Parts: sequence; C-alpha cells; structure tokens
Amino acid sequence: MPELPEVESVCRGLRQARLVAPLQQVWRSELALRIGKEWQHENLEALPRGAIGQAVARRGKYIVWSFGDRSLLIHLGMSGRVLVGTYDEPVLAHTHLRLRFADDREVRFVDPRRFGGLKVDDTQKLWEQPPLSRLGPEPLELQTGAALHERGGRSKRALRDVLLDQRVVAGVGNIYAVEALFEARLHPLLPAARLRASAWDRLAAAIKRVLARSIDNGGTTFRDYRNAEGREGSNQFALAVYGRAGEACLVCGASLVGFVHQARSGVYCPSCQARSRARWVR
DNA sequence: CAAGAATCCTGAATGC
DNA sequence: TGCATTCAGGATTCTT
Repeated sequence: MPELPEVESVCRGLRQARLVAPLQQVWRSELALRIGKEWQHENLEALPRGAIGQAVARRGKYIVWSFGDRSLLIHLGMSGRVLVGTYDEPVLAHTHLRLRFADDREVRFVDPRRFGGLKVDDTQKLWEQPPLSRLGPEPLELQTGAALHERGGRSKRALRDVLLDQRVVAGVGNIYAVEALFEARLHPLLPAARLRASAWDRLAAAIKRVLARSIDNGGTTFRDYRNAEGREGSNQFALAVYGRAGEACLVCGASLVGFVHQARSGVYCPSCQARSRARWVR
C-alpha cells in the first residue's frame, strides 16, 4: 500500500530515468479508475504530443509530473505501479496508461485494483484545486507538532485515524501511522483531543523518523508495491510493530496486540504504549 | 461540522 | 484439487 515513502521512491526513480525526450504517444485503457468524482474528467489527451516532461514533484501520496503548462497527476491507490521501460516490453494486465517517448522509452501505470487515479490539468489549477489543495502539511517539513496539534487536536477520534486524515498531515497511511505511534509511545486508540502539546511534538518527530527511514530503505513492500524500476523495497524488514501482532515487542518483549478499528487493522505494544501511563496525555 | 458507514476493485488467502 | 467466500485498504461520498 503505497504511502509517502513509496511514492517518494517512485518519484526519485522517475527523476533518475531522465525522461526528457518529447512525448510521442499517449494510450489510455477503457477501464475507469475509481477514486472520486474529481477524477472522472480525466483528460489525458490534454497532454500534447511533443510535450517534454519536466519536474516530478510529490505532495503527500500524489505524484505531479509537470509537462510545462500541463501536468499529470497520479495517485497509486492501493495497488498502482508506475513503471519505466521501453515501448516494446510485454504489457502487463491492468495497464491503464502508456506514455511513449521519442527515445522509445515508455512509462506505464498499472493498477489491478483500480483504486488509483490519473488526471491531466493546467499546472496551476492542479495545485490550487482539490485534491492537492485540501492536503495538510508535508510531514518531512514539520519543525514541531504545532501544525498537527492545530489540525487534529480538537478531534475526539482515535489518534491512528486522525493521522490517516490527509487534511491533518499529507502522506501518512496505516503502516506509518501505526509505526509512528509506537515510536512516540502513544496508544493508537487514544482520542486525539487528549494529547498535550509536548506529545504532538513527539509524534511529529516520530513520523519524520519513520518516514525518512523507509525512504532510505526504498519503501515497504508487502505485496504490491514496486518502485519505478519494478523492484521491491526493503522497509518491511525494518518495521517495529506493523504486521507483528502476537510477536514480542522489540523494546520490552511484551506481546504486541493487534486490533481492528474503523475497518483498519493496527498493532501496538500494551506496555510501551499504555494509555494510562502516558505522561503526555491529560 | 464531525464522525462513522458505504463504496469502488482484484488477487491472495482461507474454508470446506 | 477446486470452487466459493473473505479480506485488505485510500480517499471520497453519503448518512446520521
């Protein structure tokens, strides 16, 4: 499930590929990708032949590939892949977009579960309108927890769920929310409104550490995720709690507890993340 | 406005 | 072995 580190790894791969030949052909599958109404007006023809790819930017879990005054917005959803190759390679099932460049290279978007999204729009509009305009701050740029506190601190919802809200902080998904809460020693089901300012600082720092580590490891591959070269990441071996319910806590040895909340699985250490023991909770 | 539920989808994993 | 069922989960939309 691609979250910020996986999307960042894909972006780095795209940049490294130095796709600077003119765009020669755009092919789009008939199948609809499903991710809200904003994506229904996919207008991929608006990427003109001859356009030259410029900056590849990431915002939260979104990729924004600029082609001058037009940009391509990509969301990987659950199972989306952006793969760089050549035009004559076999086309995988569930390929939804092929961008062929004049040097015979091709970028493909493959997404079996079709939770992903594609859209072309005026570059400036794209940044000013939803979904990008709705996003909270970039977590790696946080200096303190103040922004998180401000955006999530009034909510009675569980901390884990608040971190998944892209309006609170952009790019954090279930894996890294659970990992960051463990690192911050905060119980995932604690109501967000109960945290003191100092705890938001701890949480912001933990989020940054967890994300940065995963980027260094090329992202987490449980099943679907691949980078732009088609390779798996290795951060799944660096996770402290996610996917380890019933196993021993790496810090204290207690048996990690799995839970399901809001139809999303999670894990915590009942000792390290005890609700009652947290000093940062009122 | 906030919060929970429903929704979209396919492949892997599980059950019998 | 084979078929049917269950589940996973991001972001939006709908409902309460």
